[in-house]
Amino acid sequence: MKLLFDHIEQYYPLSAAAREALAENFEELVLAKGKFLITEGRVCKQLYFLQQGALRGYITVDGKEVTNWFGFEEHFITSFHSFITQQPSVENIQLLEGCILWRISKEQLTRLFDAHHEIERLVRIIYERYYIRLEERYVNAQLRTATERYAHLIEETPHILERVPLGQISSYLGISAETLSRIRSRF
Amino acid sequence: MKLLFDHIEQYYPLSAAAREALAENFEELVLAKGKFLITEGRVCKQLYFLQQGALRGYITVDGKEVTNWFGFEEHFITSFHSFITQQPSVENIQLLEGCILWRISKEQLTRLFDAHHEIERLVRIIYERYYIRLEERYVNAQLRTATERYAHLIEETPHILERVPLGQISSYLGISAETLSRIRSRF
DNA sequence: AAAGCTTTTTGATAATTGTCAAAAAAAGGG
DNA sequence: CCCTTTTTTTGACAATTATCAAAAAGCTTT
Repeated sequence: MKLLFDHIEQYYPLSAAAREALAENFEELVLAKGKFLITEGRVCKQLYFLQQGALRGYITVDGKEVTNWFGFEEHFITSFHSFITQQPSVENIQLLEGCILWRISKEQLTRLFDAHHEIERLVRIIYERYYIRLEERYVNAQLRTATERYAHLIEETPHILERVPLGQISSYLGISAETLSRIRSRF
Repeated sequence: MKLLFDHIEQYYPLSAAAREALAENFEELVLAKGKFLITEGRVCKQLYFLQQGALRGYITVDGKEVTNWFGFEEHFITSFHSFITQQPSVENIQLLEGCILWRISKEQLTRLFDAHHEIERLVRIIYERYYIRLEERYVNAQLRTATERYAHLIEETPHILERVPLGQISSYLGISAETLSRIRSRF
């Protein structure tokens, strides 16, 4: 739980009262590799903070899995579309390793927004940051070649190769497994 | 200004007091085609609401302009990265037509957040919605072929062809102008 | 260590898209 | 309305990536 508050601190420093309220509403969760936080068709009612481990979000297209993102330690995780709209998720979130997580439900979070303006501010700021990160990823995907995107991913997430199978990395990069293999073979 | 409040209403209904506070802080702005809301290198201090007209955001890469987004009536517009971080913008926002806009500065908005919890909530909700829209665009860009992306754009924004030159549309789609021309020639 | 399964690599070929150059079409200015 | 400039289209060719098929390498389980 300390890690969660350290992480939050980076965005917006909360008062002791707000921290306490959060602490009362977050629940620890330990899950094994391969488990799912959310599967498509179900409504995602939880926001997660990933304390330790790795996971990925993917969608199913023509029977194939397309990985949209990877999540590693110290990030907030959810199926954002489903969590925000409370409509069935199109996305699956699967653990790539055993994970330690903290979770809070949308109802609890909404109550905290009413009770503590500063918690809503914190979340507003987190959305701002997540928005511009997504924007960067979007520009990166559109502008760079597959080779550059791969190099960028390795640079940004050096240990990803040890934690994620190549087939998932290739679908994240928007290329076939064969193409990724060939890119890697010529460094 | 009515349009602005109608738009806001879709996200979160404000009290009369909050609406009044917003009305006092938004300023009308009428600009001619070709003008810029923000140019790269400058810090973006304003959030805009586009009441009428069309504009685009683009970055410069190797001397070429790459259009990242188009903005049409009834959307909030800014160089989000710069507005959020208050660092120099990498993005240019240029008017494709004469526009009617409303603007509010980051300082004013921040003051309103302190004074009216519900205004911060409104903005939090707007960020949520903008986040998932960006997510959709990202998945769309990664998953669809250029032809499908073009068809999708036309379907989503039918009048775009009359309002935006093809060269800008092609760079938005992440393809060359020649490729777009060939896609269009075979419907 | 062998068998069975999954993941990754390699080869051959096809489809898609980019680049360069030039022509055609459209838009803008006097 | 003509001239200039910009935008769009067309052609030829090269580069990139996808697809299909099969081999190789890596894991797991027995």
